[in-house]
Amino acid sequence: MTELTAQRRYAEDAAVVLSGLGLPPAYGKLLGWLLVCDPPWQTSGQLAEGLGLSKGSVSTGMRLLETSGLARRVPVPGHRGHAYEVRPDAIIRIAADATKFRAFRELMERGLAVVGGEDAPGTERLRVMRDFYAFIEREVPKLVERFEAEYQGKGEGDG
Amino acid sequence: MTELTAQRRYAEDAAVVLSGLGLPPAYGKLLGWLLVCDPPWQTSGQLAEGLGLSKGSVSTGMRLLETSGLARRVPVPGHRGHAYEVRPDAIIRIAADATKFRAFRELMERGLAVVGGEDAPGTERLRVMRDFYAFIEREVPKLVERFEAEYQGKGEGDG
DNA sequence: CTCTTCGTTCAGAACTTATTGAACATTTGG
DNA sequence: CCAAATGTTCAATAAGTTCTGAACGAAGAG
Repeated sequence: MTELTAQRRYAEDAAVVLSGLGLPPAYGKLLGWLLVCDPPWQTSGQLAEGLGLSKGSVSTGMRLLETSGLARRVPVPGHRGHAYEVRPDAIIRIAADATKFRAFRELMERGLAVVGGEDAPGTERLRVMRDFYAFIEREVPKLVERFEAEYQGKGEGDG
Repeated sequence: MTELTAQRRYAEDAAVVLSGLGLPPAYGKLLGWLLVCDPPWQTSGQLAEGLGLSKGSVSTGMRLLETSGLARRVPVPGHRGHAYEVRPDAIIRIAADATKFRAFRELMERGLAVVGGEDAPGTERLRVMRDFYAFIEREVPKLVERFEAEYQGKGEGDG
């Protein structure tokens, strides 16, 4: 029971970190495992067995990872179904998505409307936040582009 | 029962958005209310009554908002205890804290160790993520500084 | 066309987390 | 000091979420 492989332990640790963001543990376990497994692609059966999860949990969790752009399906030659792997550009896709910030900026804009508009007294807290989120929303895509550009310059390897 | 003030409705909406980040609803309600209430400072009693929360929930929730740097206590002249208000620079404090990214970068570094180091085959997924988080960790504080600089130039008002 | 394998769905069980409310502590005015 | 008001803590409860497992569906091999 305490005999877990290093990969399995890593998956559990990843689950803890991801849970901190409000994501389901199974999601974090799957992602962690897929980050360190060998080979880098795994079938549902391998994931279920390796992580001690039910087929159902793997199915649900992997769909979540797929729709959020972190994993993708890859065909497996001598195998009935498919396998999953982490997308090499996963993090870029996630980071460049400014939707999260838009939700906040809109919340602040609605707040300003509630308190009686831009020029109502005592609205600094809302204006600062609104302006900050607008700034972030604008700048984050640029930041990601800069990373990509700099990273090309260095060495992009396999995958 | 469906007769909620605009402020109260806003608090509920804020709770929905913040819940999406994995935070407790009460936390989001308190923050939303404090963003639009008049006056901008509120006692525990006012918060409890205004939001329909117990004293306990207000106490726990406000401590969380305090420790995360979003709210602070302010003295109230003709009143026994204290009141709370949103810090005008709240969002800056939160954003400039690069701790969240460090947790991820460290997770990726541990992953590289698990798979056998930097140069092991099939580790691009981990290296890209590690480098990306390191980049973000480095650049986000700069970004926040730029915002502050530009914002000074414009007009900072009350608060 | 049938059989087998693999994947998905979903109702219910198991678990986790948030909230309450009452007891306890703290502060301040008298 | 005492009394009154306010704030905090925490065990129990309520609410919500995740996970499982069995039934169902799909797709390829023979």
